[in-house]
Amino acid sequence: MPARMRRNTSARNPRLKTMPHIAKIVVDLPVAGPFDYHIPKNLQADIKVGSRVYVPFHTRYRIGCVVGFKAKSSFRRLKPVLATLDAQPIFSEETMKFTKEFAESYGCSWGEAMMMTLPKALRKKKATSLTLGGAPKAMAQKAAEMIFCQGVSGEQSWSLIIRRITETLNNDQGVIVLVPEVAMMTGVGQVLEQNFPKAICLLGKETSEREELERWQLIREGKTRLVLGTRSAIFAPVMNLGLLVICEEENPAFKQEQTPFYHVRDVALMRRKIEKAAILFVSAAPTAELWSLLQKAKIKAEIFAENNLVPLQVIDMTNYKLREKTAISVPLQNALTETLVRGGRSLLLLNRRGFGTITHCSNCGFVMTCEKCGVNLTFLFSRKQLTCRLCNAEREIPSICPSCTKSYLRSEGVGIEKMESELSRIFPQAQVVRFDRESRDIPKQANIVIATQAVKRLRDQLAFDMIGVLDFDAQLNRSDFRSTQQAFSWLIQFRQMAREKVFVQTRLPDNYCLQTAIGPDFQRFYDTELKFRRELGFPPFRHLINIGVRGPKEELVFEQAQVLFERLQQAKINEVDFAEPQADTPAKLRGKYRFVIVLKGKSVKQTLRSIQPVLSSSPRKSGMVITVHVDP
DNA sequence: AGCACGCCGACT
DNA sequence: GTCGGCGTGCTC
Repeated sequence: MPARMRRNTSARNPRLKTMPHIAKIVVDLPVAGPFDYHIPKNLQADIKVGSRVYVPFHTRYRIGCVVGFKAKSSFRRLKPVLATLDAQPIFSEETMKFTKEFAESYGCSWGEAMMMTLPKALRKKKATSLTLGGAPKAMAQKAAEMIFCQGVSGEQSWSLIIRRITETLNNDQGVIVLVPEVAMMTGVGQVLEQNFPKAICLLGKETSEREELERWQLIREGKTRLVLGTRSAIFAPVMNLGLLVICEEENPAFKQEQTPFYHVRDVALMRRKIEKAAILFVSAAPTAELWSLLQKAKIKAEIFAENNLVPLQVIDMTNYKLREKTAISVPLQNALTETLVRGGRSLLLLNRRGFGTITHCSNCGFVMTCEKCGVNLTFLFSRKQLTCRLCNAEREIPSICPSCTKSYLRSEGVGIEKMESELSRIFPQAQVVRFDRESRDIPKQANIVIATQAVKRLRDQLAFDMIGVLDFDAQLNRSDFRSTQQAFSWLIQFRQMAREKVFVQTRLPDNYCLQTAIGPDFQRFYDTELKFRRELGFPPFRHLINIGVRGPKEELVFEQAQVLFERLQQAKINEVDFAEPQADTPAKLRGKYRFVIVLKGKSVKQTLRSIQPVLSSSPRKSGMVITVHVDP
């Protein structure tokens, strides 16, 4: 046998697994790996795949994770592993597989993905003494089904959720329940605590790093098998995962808006594939992406509470001559009066905070804008201040125009503060209150509540006799391919908050979103929506990958984007469409100008694989940040 | 990401 | 001459 072949066979020799000399290690940096390290004799017995280790890296020391072993490295001089940090491998085999899949699907490094599953304390050089149980018991594996439960907080939905959790726990498997926001954890937590008093562990409300670590350890050691949390709880190291419950699947909060920009639904699907866990999606009106899975018969549907929705009345605003387009139409005013007379409570929705949305000089036309984001500042009457809706920066309102100094500044455009005062004028006998993201609750004596979408927080706590949507078109017209589905979902959700009727003011009464919401005809809405998505090449049919470039100097950012674009063109990537760099929305945020190159491809992984060499080989000017955003 | 190396301008 | 600005490249 030739020597070369003999070496090959010996490299595959399983005995080497017990006597490794070189470890393949990934680190928490946006760099491709793994990196080869020499294993000193004293660590050879200890070090395993999945071990968290301390290694010298470049000029510093870092935390890494062992992802494999090899007998020979092409690097001449290897640095040594300095220490293993835990008594046992901290990453389970499943976590390693799942994070690899995550990294390939979102364009981050394997190391970065792995570190995301750790509490903050363990991303640093902190040793633990984990006492993991033996290998997880092999058990009769149920098919990892996916169930869609339509209906939100109804009795039937809850009994289904509780039943599935009970079955899973009885089967000695773990459960993760995900809610979109912290505000929802209290209510859901109470129900779960009543039913599973000992088992539960809450994530996302930790007060300290220490507490976060303690809870994480309880889960990792298998002492807690039921986890409730927000978005990042999808990474909880639940042992022998049997069920994932995703409440309010359509909520945009399930999408992380910072790199690595993951969506909980898609991460859950990855874990399902690898850990063979069932998924239960709960939603009144899900995303089109989920409905599409439902159509492919990949998901079993349980439809509850669809037929007891209150009537929806569309008010065609083109029939009314109004000074302000968000003002209240005659039918809506009548309905408000009627509800008021009967002592009922109404909710009006207007998704704009503050008093005025534009503050300008009537003499020279100067408009107050945020220097860091470039958008008009919103005037908050309650604080007598201007605020930026994007970066929340606040500033005083100048007494005279800073540009021409000849006139005062005036605020125009309607926000809920303005509506509040207008409503008090129209209904002097009513108690009018306002609700936005800064509000806590609604006073008992309120007759009319004027609110932004933040009022959805209170959905489980209170109902209104009548609900009026003032600016439906603003929601429908957002330049985002998901805006129609979001508008549809909102209408369904708000109807669940109403006891008698929902009114929608619009200038687009024939839009399919409204027309199908009246029924409601879910099938027809999603059929139409998915037809458009297919025609326009949007998810779930094709996938978008945004390459974002941002930096402090507009010309330089554009130049950088142009360079990237040209290099992508030269790379001649098959089956991927891309357009020239364009201004991102917003074009400027927190002092950084933003451009984006939008790519469209059939396969995310394949597209990422083709663009990554281009990105890493392109010169990056200083101060420039380049991000990859899958399915924005 | 984060750091060192290196190549050009303003200064003792 | 040399101190230091940032553009460039590398991390086993």
